[in-house]
Amino acid sequence: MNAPRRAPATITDVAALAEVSVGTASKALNGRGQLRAETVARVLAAADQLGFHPNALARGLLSGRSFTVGLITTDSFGRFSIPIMLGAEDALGAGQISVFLCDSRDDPIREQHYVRTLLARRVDGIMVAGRRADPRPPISTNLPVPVVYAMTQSTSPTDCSVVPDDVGGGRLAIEHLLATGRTRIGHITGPERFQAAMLRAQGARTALAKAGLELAGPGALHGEWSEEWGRQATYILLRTQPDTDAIFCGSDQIARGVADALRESGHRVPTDIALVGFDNWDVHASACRPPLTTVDMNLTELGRYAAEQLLAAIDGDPAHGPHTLPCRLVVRASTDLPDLGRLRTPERVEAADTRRS
Amino acid sequence: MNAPRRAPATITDVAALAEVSVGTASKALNGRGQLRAETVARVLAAADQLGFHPNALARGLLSGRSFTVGLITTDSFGRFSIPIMLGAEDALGAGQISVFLCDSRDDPIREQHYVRTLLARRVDGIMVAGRRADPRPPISTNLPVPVVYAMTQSTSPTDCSVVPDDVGGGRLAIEHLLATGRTRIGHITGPERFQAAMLRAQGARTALAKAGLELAGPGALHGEWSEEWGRQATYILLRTQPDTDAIFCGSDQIARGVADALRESGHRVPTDIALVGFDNWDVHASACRPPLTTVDMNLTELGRYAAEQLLAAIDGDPAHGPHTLPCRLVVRASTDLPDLGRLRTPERVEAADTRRS
DNA sequence: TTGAAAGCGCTAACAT
DNA sequence: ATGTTAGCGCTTTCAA
Repeated sequence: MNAPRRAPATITDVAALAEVSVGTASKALNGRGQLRAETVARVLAAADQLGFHPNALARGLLSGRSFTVGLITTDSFGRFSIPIMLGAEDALGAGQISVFLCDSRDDPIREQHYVRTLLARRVDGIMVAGRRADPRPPISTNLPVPVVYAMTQSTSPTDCSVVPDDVGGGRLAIEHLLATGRTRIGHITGPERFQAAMLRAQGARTALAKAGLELAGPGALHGEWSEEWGRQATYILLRTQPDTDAIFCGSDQIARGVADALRESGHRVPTDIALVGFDNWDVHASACRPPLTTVDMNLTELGRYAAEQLLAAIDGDPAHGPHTLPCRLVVRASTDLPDLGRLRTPERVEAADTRRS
Repeated sequence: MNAPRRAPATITDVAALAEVSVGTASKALNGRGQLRAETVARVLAAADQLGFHPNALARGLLSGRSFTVGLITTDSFGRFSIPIMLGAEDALGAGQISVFLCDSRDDPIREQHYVRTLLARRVDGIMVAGRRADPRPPISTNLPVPVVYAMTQSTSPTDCSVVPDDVGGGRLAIEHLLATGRTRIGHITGPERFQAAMLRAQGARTALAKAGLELAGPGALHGEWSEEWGRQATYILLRTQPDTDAIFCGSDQIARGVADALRESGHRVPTDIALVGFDNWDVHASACRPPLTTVDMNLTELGRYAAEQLLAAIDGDPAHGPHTLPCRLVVRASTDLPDLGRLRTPERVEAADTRRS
């Protein structure tokens, strides 16, 4: 690396080589104004020869737009941020926008630091990606650029945020289990202080109620988001409700623990007990024995959508308030196919549902 | 969101409010030149009142340095990129440098596109983060800015790259098993086409040879990087070498499969057979039954180190060639403590080793 | 101790 | 059809 570092070519260099003025060179390079084709060609050739790329800093200074946005992630590029970032970067990159990466680690001091830095860099907008806990205070009030929250939500009700439809996800899972003939369905999930856990349970209850049913056993079993809890809870559930024929879990990790506990206690999945997870975290859902039917929050799509909202806001058309994006059921071997399954590819059926606000 | 978007305050505004010239304002804000204390205070007050932050674009235009770097990740923020990005962002952020995020998805077209974009934005340097497969072609030759490769390696031998010491990691694992009295040690790992698999096996063999031993059974068992392969290979290994007393695995996923297979075939870990993984991927290593002793590649540290190399290169002090960073053994319940363990905290002993080039 | 002016690279009026 | 000029926001001589 490190060839002798010569300064990048400027438009002045190009103009000189093409023997035109900088104004003419600018027009030729940007296809503006009325120029002789031959002149345009000469300028373009010169630019090419010099490897000219217009200085984005100069452009930004002049236009007042930098074509950059800041992406502040609060959870250190964790499990949830990553697909969101992926989708966001994808959507923004398509719009020729570069993304500044900021990892706030949930530290308000760092966050404020980043906000200041980003504003100094004259970003056109800011995206905040989180981990969908409870609503959080806005990064700042009265910012000169639009802000969109993805997989997290500002307490300020007019802020634009995009979150997955956890209620709908819970409903999807239960509807699938009902469609495959299960009726005694238990629910094992994460701590009650997680909004997501509560919303998913709520969705599950709603779907059951519509069929005149309730959660089997002691109702929703709340514990850690861990395999260990999944195993423990399985024994608790089966003790109270031995005839359980399906378990819906609040995460794939929990579901994996449940699958292990079921296998080790002699229950067959899905023959005896069907199993549905949540997250479609590949490393768990696929490695599970059997592979896990699970709810996918479409996080990449969510990131993309949030980015599009941000672009719209930058273009002067801001959206307000929370937006909810639908989840999707990914059917694998831990549940039977629903009756309509015969009409589809047997290995893998995906059903999209829930509304989009 | 979206308060009426007023343009950010400029230094001209500050100067006007403080009733000085822009030149004076600049000096006051940057602590340069000889100014009356009272003047400085007035300017600072004005800046504060206006919420002034200097326009980084203008600064960059003038100074020729943007205080930004590009981070091109080739594997979509996967398992390995993430901690690397974390460390890199950390080290760079400390140097007041902002990071442009680019996800090339291993697509050379996208990669070239990003390189051009980054150069247009006048980044001060570029970091390429990968997934440590075989060496890859350089992103571009004769770039006007320094480039550092992290967890991936350029085929050009003078390019600066930072990779983990896979050989040393394999050695660490075996030395730990030997120290705990194991001698019939098998090795189950990933495909032979992965350099990492070969290097780790090589390290293992070296450490064994030093003790006059060899890998137990048919030698290194190569297969997929999956739990499934771990389970299969366990049965293969135990059939050929029933008295195996330890298994070193090329990844935590494989090790987890091994742990399951051992438990299900009635072998106790670590009493009968000790188990060491590789990666310290928390979601596997901790969830494993029992929790997994494993080799940590210190990827965050690696990212940080690579970023420091990049900063040095930007400051005119470039390093060349490959740099190897040591791995670290994290001891958990799947192995016994070595004899010196009595001297340390019993729950968790960490040993650092292997050289640093 | 402060101010005036030039210029970083680029674009967009305005001249020619 | 092309050239000239002003200016985006800032720093840095140089002059006062």
